[in-house]
Amino acid sequence: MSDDRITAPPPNRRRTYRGECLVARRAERRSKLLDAALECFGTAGYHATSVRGICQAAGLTERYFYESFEHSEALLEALYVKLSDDLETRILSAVEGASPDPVAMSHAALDVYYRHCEDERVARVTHFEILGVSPAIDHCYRTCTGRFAQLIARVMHAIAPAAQRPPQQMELVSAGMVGAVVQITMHWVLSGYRASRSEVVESAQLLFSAVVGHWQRSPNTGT
Amino acid sequence: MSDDRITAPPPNRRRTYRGECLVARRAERRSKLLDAALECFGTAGYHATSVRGICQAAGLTERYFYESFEHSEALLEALYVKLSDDLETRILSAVEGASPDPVAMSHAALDVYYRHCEDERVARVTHFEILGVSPAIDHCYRTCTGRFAQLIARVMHAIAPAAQRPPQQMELVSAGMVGAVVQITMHWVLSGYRASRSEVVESAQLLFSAVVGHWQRSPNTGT
DNA sequence: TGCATGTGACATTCAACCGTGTCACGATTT
DNA sequence: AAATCGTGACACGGTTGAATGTCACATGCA
Repeated sequence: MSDDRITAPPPNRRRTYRGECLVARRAERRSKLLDAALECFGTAGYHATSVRGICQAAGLTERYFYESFEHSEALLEALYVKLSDDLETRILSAVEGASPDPVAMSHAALDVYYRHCEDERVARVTHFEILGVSPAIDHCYRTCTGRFAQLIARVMHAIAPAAQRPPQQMELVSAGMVGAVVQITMHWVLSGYRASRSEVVESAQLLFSAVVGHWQRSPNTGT
Repeated sequence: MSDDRITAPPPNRRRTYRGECLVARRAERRSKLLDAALECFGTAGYHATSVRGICQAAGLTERYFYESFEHSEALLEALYVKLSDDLETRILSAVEGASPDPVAMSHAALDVYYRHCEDERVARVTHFEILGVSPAIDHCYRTCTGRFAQLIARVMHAIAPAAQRPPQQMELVSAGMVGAVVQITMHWVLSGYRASRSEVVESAQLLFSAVVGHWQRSPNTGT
């Protein structure tokens, strides 16, 4: 999946240069490239950014771009995966840290998520730039959003186990919840962050509570 | 907003050619370009499509592309606006035609929407390709989704007028509902339309009913 | 029929960008 | 000190695509 080039380090990986060995220098350069990508992709946009632009922003030359990534798209994917993974781990730890109450837990998760998205560059990369790039990137996107949908489905099920639904519907409704959360982000970003984060969190949580309440209340109505 | 070139028709607009006058021929060519755009943008994707590709698919030469559109982006925008407008009018007439019951009305609207999205090309253009293209297109997207959100907000308000909420929250929750509906579409499309349309409609409607029910039940809780 | 205009096929110009290569200089090892 | 390796700056060829231009032929009009 990932097109990173962690391959074939020419002979002497232990040789130090300016105090750092080869792998450390590489890792540092790769990190600089990811930072530059966040900046460029997140402001100018992916399609308006060239490899040269990334390198300039990173303070590196093109050679070191191709040292770490095969092409622009691989860098985008690596950045997206990194941002998503960071978010997921932070959400999980926030949920664990919250009091074992459905509302508190979902509130903690949503708060982490929208705090994450308060960095416009992050929000833009993970919600705008990532779409419509290529089938490979689409697949990556689907995988990541799917993970969040499954997380929601699990939480829903834990909260309202009585309200069993056909898996098809569970899947669609979870996808819908992810979409709601995501769309609220987009609206928030495109409005120039007019609302406060707590307002946004509250609105998203309203949707969660509504669906959970609805499922707890109404009987299982069908295939 | 629209970059269409409906300007400066050289002298003789009445002269006929192959049975059609200038304006008719232009309109026909423009229509062919929009059809070709739907096909190309909706399958290969916007960024993988060149002006030449569009023209080839339309059976026209580049000259006639620039007769109707300033650049590729203008064509994308025109296509998107056309698809959105068509959808909106069809939704409105379906809602008018339905029995004056909240459930029936939202069901009619959702059915029309998902029928619209059964054409994968339409779904891709309006949900994937349109994002992350440029600030101008982002603005257009925001405007269109905003119109649907307002529609939802109006319906919600009509159904549950008692549950007045701060407008900020109304706006965000409506955006969330749009996002849920949209994400369900994408999930549906990317799964190869595994679920039937009625299942999809039912899942989306569950979210609507949940939110309406929640608002009718719970007091107004906040700023 | 003769002339102006519409059309189609294709060439041309121009710019951007990718990916690689070159070369001089700085750092490190022996 | 000499040899080797890492680095930075920049040049080069190749490709792609946008936008415009050219020219022969088809069509409508007087």
